[in-house]
Amino acid sequence: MSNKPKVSNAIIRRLPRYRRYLGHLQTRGVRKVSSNELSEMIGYTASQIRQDLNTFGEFGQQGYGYEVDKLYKEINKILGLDREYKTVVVGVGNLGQAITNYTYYYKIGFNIMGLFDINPKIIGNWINDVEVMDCAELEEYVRRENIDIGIICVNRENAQDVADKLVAGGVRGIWNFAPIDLVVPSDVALESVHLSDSLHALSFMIKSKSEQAAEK
Amino acid sequence: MSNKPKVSNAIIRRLPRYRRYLGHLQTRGVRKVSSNELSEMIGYTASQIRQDLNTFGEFGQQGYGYEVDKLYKEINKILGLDREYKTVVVGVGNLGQAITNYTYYYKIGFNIMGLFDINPKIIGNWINDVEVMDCAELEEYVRRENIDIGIICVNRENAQDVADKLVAGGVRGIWNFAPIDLVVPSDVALESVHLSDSLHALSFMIKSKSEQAAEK
DNA sequence: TAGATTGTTAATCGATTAACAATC
DNA sequence: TAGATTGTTAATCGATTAACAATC
Repeated sequence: MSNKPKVSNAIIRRLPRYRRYLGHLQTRGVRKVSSNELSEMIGYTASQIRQDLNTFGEFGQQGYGYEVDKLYKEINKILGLDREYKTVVVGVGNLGQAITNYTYYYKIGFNIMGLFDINPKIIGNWINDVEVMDCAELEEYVRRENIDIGIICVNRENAQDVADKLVAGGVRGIWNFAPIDLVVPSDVALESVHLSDSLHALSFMIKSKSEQAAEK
Repeated sequence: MSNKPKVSNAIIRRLPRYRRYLGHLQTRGVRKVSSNELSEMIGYTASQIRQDLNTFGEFGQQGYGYEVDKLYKEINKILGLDREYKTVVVGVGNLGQAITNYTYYYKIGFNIMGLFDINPKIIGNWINDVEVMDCAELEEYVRRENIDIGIICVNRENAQDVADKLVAGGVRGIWNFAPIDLVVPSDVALESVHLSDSLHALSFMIKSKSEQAAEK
């Protein structure tokens, strides 16, 4: 147990995809799947899939393949989806509300316990059975309720301050939607969704493709 | 011009970040910056920054560094942000509305021309001066109005169908928020934001960090 | 001119792919 | 048993980092 395998970021990004496709197989009632079949569906090489899975254990059976149900469960465990997380959403503007609804309806296992905002007009409102509270109470609430994850949907200017409060309150992970690179202690997990960056990457790809077309 | 440099995905993902930090420098009125200073801010090595930039041209000056204004403009040009894009949003639920508002207020250069939904209760509504139209009219509208980008905020089941219509209508890029890997022709750019995958990656990182802590 | 910093080549590192022995 | 497919080692490929000559 002392020797941690140090999982590369590339693998971490592929794991949820494996889970997604295994979920589809399960829904379709498929019992077994080989790395080759997975490869055709997902688009990674069979070699890579086997390599990735073996980072975490031996889940297959030689000459047979992988049991879909078993592998799905294993990947859930690897991803830490075999438990529940208490979350709060900070910043209940458009994006915050969308993320709240999204998480509320689709993300079983991630329970939104509290919503927070600084706008007095919003404080006191209820969204999906959860009350919007004052940001001033954030740190205290996170500590008292043992919140695991803070979801940041405030603007750039306030994001680091919110992150600091969440960390002080004891969260173990932050899901950040503000367009800024937050600084958090090394024992707190940070995942940022930079929508601007994503849109700009799309813009780059459009430009590249039209240049390619022009060359022909 | 016939020899395209084939920009790696890793570089594409770093470009918007360069842009972001150069924007900050510009706002602060900073005139020049060296690869070393950029390195300290952004976190990439100075070597990598110079390597990246030189994929696209020679933007610096030996012994001096980079002109902030000039570099910012160059990166905008590289990213294709020196023009305007006509976009439509398909699926005006929570997420669709959030993306619409987000793009409307913050993303100058990406103009939302039309909104589309299949829900009769929503069709006919107006959001930020844009009318919600029937999905049945999507393809025809995209063709007639010369739409560049389609933003997909519908559910998984309908996403590929919407993508097909957008492609048939002639879009050059798709920004996809549905949790599915869409199939589009190779001359259409595709950028997907998989929120679930992102949240699951966060979950993995939280688990990893707590295991690391337990080992000590 | 001397110092600084780029542009670029070469070295290193890590991730992906290929190959194959183990084995169900 | 024979065929299939994993687990795993070795080879390849690509991306990052280091080093330094060019030059402002």
